[in-house]
Amino acid sequence: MSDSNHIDAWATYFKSFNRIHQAIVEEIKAIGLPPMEVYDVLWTLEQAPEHRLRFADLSERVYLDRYNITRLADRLEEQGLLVRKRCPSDRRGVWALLTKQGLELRREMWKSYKDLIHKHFSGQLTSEDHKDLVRILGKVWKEKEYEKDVGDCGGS
Amino acid sequence: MSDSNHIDAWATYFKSFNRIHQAIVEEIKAIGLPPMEVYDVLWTLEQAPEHRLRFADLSERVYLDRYNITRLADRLEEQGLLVRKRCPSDRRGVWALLTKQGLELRREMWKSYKDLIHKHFSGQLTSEDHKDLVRILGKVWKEKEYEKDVGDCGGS
DNA sequence: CAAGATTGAGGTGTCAATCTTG
DNA sequence: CAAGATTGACACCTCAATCTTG
Repeated sequence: MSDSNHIDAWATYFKSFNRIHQAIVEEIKAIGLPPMEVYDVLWTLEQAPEHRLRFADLSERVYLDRYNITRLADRLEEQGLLVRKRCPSDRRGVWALLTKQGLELRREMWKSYKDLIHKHFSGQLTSEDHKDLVRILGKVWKEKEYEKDVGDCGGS
Repeated sequence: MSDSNHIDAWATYFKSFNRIHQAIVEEIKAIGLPPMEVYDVLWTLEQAPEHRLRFADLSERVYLDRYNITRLADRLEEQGLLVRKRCPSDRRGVWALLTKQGLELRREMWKSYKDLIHKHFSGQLTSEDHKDLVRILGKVWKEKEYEKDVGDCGGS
């Protein structure tokens, strides 16, 4: 196959993602929910053992712009969605600890998010399509495995 | 199939895109090339008839954040990559007109971009994968058709 | 008044420099 | 000195006015 097919695949991947992402973000804003970055952080913390991660680990796992998680955490802490706590055994590290409020907001957000995902993406595909997508995209990217137990203070 | 497959497909799509995008952006920065937003604008103009578009049309076609194309255009104009020109027959509109310098930069950028796309994406897929991707993603998103000839001053 | 583009104010992202702890 | 996080300065994005032209 010629080289142009490679480029077509990328172009389709790139353009489709951006358009779908734009559409979802727009609706999220219209509903009045916090943006995806917030969801990303809350969900990442919720999945972590004891709902907490050190900032270094958190920024590694987040799927959006990860530079300077400090600023984003400031805002989330102001809103009561997480709290900071110095790590007792290594006082250089700081935990971001999900609050009950943060957990509830994440669940609330999901109710809308899942509908939007279905509306703009999954709903237009068959089960075969879903499987094929996961198989193909799995070739270019594999989710990193994180240890579920990060011990007292984690460690990246 | 259970609902979780729909979500898996989205999660894979979302995460893979962000990771690949991050990786490419990182390398682009390391090389010292302008970011993708710039490429996007230059390429969009290059494809347009006479290498020019009104700002309203340009912002519609661009595949990244499109709010306030004015600011981005300011920077590109400072760098000599495009020039502004009032549209003679409708003086409300303004053309963004690609310069020779802008065209050359776009071509120069492509030399690196295509290698990065191959390295982080296309190169790890078969021709079948490419075809399947285009077919599947085509279901959730179709490229808008723009008239090639936008007349004297275009019109969105 | 509506459409097209710009401006100003404020929010957010980014990088380098800094502070603290190991 | 190295690792983890924060801060300050600056670039950039976003939204609501604003200005101009039809």
